[in-house]
Amino acid sequence: MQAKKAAYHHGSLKKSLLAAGDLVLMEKGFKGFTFRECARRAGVSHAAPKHHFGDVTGFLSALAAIGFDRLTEALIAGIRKAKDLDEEFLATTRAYSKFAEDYPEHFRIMFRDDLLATESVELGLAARRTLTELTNVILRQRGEREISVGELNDCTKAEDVLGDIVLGWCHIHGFAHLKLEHQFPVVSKSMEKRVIKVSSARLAQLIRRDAIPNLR
Amino acid sequence: MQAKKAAYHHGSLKKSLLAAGDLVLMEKGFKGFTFRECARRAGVSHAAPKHHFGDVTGFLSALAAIGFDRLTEALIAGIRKAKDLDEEFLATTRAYSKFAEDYPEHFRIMFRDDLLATESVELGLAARRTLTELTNVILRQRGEREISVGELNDCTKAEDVLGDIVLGWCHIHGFAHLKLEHQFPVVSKSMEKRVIKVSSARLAQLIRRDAIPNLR
DNA sequence: GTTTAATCTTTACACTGACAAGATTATAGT
DNA sequence: ACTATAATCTTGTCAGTGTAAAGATTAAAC
Repeated sequence: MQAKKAAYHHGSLKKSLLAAGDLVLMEKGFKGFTFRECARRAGVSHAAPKHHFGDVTGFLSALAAIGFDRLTEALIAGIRKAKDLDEEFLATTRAYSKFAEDYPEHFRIMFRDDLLATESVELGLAARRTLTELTNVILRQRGEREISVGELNDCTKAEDVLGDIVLGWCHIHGFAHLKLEHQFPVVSKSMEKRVIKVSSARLAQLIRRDAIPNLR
Repeated sequence: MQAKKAAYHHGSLKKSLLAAGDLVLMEKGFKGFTFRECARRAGVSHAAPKHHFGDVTGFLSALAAIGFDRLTEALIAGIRKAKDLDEEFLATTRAYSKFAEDYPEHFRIMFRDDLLATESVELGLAARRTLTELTNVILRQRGEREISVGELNDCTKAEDVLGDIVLGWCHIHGFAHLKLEHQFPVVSKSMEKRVIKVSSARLAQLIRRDAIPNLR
């Protein structure tokens, strides 16, 4: 009889709830995502989650943090596969966008300031880890020194460096978001691939300053 | 006695409901936005909206269409104020971003494929009007012929043109979205303004091909 | 002038998040 | 070892939600 007895104290409820929430988010989406449904899947009463996450905002924040962790991993994996700087930028864009496709509901809540507990330190840290990875992609393109998570908030970089970071990130994020929400006019798959390749390559050129002599 | 009697038939309920929904969205946000609350504001029973919008998805779609219309107007107004091509691209970015700030809740639902009725023709048209405006910004930057709303789906443009359109739109949208959801590390207002100016100007340079001789 | 269709209300139901109060068990202090 | 305390989970309750069905009222069509 190794089956768990229905103990009054679950033992690792927080973890179980997160796993349940993760599943619900993927299976039923944001619309079907409810506090009670997650509690049911974890096999506890509907009020149990409150003790661990407070309200639904806190719960979503924890799940969003998981999303950022996964995104960070996906970025690192994508970057690792790239052979040179040229490939790396495109690989980053693709990894970011693929994450949005693989985890659309996570992606949606990750970038919803109004639904999250912005004071959550674990969420903040997870988001900063992702941003650090992206920042370093740009810095490598420019041949500059990479930064660690701790240095992110310092912002001691020059304006044009920050400009490039914003430029690169906006492009990567904007593409992923618009694609996820089906905002692009419908074109063929191959066409789409070529187009994103072109736009990504050109942007990388710009960031690497391969061919921009007269930047004022 | 010109006060409207409580007529059984409202007369222009659809319009009233849209106005109410518009207000609720701005005042209470997405979280406080409910079918019933909008019905209350319009002074009708809670089931009245169903006849005009079906379910909440249809209602949100109509409001999203209003959002796109406003965005289109904001873009046109911003473009009109710009004196040259250099200013125009930055002005477009700013107008787009300002719209997201002014109507954050509209912006959020506008880009939520899962919450909207994608088959809504009025929503599709409104979105295409916005996209046409953005596309023409890029085409002007490149000195190419502008297009009308009807030509959007044709996609007879060359790959590099499409690449530039994607490039520009992703940047503009990504910036607005990330800024709205407070994803950028906190920096000073003036710093932020300079950074976006730099990044925007450089991107415009790229799109105008001012300084990209070796584009393969 | 009658029939028909559209519009709006009433009623009902299953579901939700939050709260409060109670049950159970782990933990800490002595 | 024993008790007090805190943490964890349950039960019950409440107002509020979206959707559906059936009825009331009025506009429109014929």
